This record gives sequence, C-alpha cells and structure tokens, in this order.
Amino acid sequence: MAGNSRLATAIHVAGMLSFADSMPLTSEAIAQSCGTNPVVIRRIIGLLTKSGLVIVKKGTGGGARLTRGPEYITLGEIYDALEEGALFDVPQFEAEHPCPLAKVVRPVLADVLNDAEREMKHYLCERSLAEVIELVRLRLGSSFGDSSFSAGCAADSSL
Amino acid sequence: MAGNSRLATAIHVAGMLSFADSMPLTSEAIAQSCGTNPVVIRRIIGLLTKSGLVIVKKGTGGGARLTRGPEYITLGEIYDALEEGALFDVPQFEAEHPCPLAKVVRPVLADVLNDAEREMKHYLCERSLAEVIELVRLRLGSSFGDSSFSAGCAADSSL
DNA sequence: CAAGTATGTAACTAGTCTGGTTACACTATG
DNA sequence: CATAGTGTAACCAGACTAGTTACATACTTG
Repeated sequence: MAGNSRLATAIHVAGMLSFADSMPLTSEAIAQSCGTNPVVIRRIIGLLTKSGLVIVKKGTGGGARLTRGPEYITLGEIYDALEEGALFDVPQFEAEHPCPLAKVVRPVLADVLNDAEREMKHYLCERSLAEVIELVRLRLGSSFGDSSFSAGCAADSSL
Repeated sequence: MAGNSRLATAIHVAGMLSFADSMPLTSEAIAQSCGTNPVVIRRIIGLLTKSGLVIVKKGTGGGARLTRGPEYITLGEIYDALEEGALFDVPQFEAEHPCPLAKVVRPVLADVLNDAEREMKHYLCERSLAEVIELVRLRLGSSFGDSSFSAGCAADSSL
C-alpha cells in the first residue's frame, strides 16, 4: 500500500466519465471498475469537483460527469486537482544554522528539484484525457465500437 | 515528516564531498551540516557507495569521498542511487476483473505515467553536481574563495 | 598489541500518508 | 415518504521517512 495510485485512479475515473458522456456514473459503478471502494472514489471525485473538472448530481439517478470534453482536460489538471505536495521536500535551515554553506545549498536545491518536478508536470499538461482514451481504443482494437464502452462496461458493472 | 527529503540530503552530501575534494568527511561532520543524524547520513552514503559514486574509508581519519569529479556525476545518478520506487503506482488487474475496459486502461496509464516520470529523471540526468555547485558559488557571491568552502564549513563543523 | 576513531547495521519509536471500511447525515427523484 | 446517491467523519492497517540508541566490525596510530 506504499505507492501513490491516486493519479492512476483519478485518470481512470475521468476516463470512465468521458465514456459515459452525459450519463452520470455512480461512485459505486466506478469503484467496481477501479477495483476499490466507493468512498475512495468519492474522495477523488470530490477533488475533481473542487477543481471544476467534474459536476456531481445527488440523489436517485445522480452521479458524476465531466464538465468538458476529454480533449479539453489535461492530465496535468487532474494531477493538480489531487493537491499533492511537492515531489521533493527540501528542508531549509534557520539563520542560526552552524554551517554557512548549508544555508546557501538548500535554496539552490529547492530550485533545481522544483524544476525537475515542473518537467514532469509539463509533460502531463501536454497530454489530454482524449489522448489517453485514444490509446485505450487502439489497444482494444476493433472488438468494441464507440458507444459500446459505456454500454459494455459502465452499464454492466452498475448492475 | 511527510515529504521525501532524501534526494535533497543526498545531493547536499555529494556537494560537501565535492568541496572536501580528496579529504574524506565523516558522517558526523556531514550530519551537522545537514542538520540531521550521522546514521541517516550513513544510510544515504551506503546507497551512494553501492552505486559507485562514493568510496568510504573506515577507522581513524576515515570518511567518504567522491569517486569522480562533480562534473562527471549527474543528479540523475544520485536519484537512481536512492532506489526510490516508481513515482506513480498503477495497480493492474487480474484476468477475472469484471470490467474489460479497466484491464485495458491500466497498462496505458502505466505507460503514460512512466513517461512523465522519465521526463523528470531526464532533467535530473542533464544536471551535473558541478552545475549545482556553481549555482551555490553564484549565490555565495564573492564572500568566499574557492578553497574556503571546505575550510570554512566542513572543517568548522567537524571540530 | 592496545586504544581510539569511524563505519555498518539492527532495532525501536514517532509521525505521516494511502487505502479500506463502516456509519451516518444530507439531498434529490419519483 | 421511500429510495438512491453523495459527502464526510472516524477508525484501522500497512508502509515509509526520519530520529535515535546500541553494538559489532574495521582501520589507524602509538
């Protein structure tokens, strides 16, 4: 349970919502596809909602759906929605720290490691959800048509 | 104590060893500069040694020193030495998984997120330890000369 | 050889995070 | 009102980071 699978789950969720198009999906249905618990899904959907990527309808027939088409959602936006902290922690020192070199090294390290993280984020910002879905379509080959995704998966697992 | 400060510490350590040039530094001296415990430093130095970046001499007058000049050590090598796991965990599903879409989505996500991580690593591999040291020199301005680094910091904190 | 110095490593603790789970209040539909 | 969903709090388990103590081992010097 060590690694961080939240981003994988979040993109998985967004992808499913994209397939379902305007039909809202329940956290229960999504959780089955993701092999996890509805509450875990709701926690993630809550963050996506907070970032304006998703809109949620409560009550009977409710569920979540995307606010935009997948071409207009980048993986970077999904990553940001999760509010992860900095990838690398660079503790800074107080003025009284005995080693003068250390006090200068740390801000430099913070800059460099921040840049490294930015490279990763930049890559994610250049990949749209639609691109990911297209890759999935390619892997699926021709076994499914366009609309059979939601019919074949989301509908199945919601019953 | 949440974040991962190991990379920052490891680069800090390598930077100090570079300043000390051929004079071995003890984990005690480095720990003082890093504001942490000698054992923490030894754990990191152990990994750097395992990767061939550092060589260690035991006993009186012992300590660690770099095996190469800082121009020939990249931050990517230091990152790899720490043997961190994958940045993003992408759990895969068994063949019996109920949702057929999910089983196809996960390998795609693994690819995409792996690429994102690779972008970050690529940036680190293009930055040498010498470049970091140069940035530190620039921030220090002209208050210190070249050799006063090890004399001013490492030597001070080792006494 | 003996004493001192330094590493290597195991063991334990504390704090934090992710993920799983249960429980329950709230809300919208019909 | 009954049902279907979400939102959220609370708690547990597992894992990791960092700090610390303790001790065996190895090297150097006198």
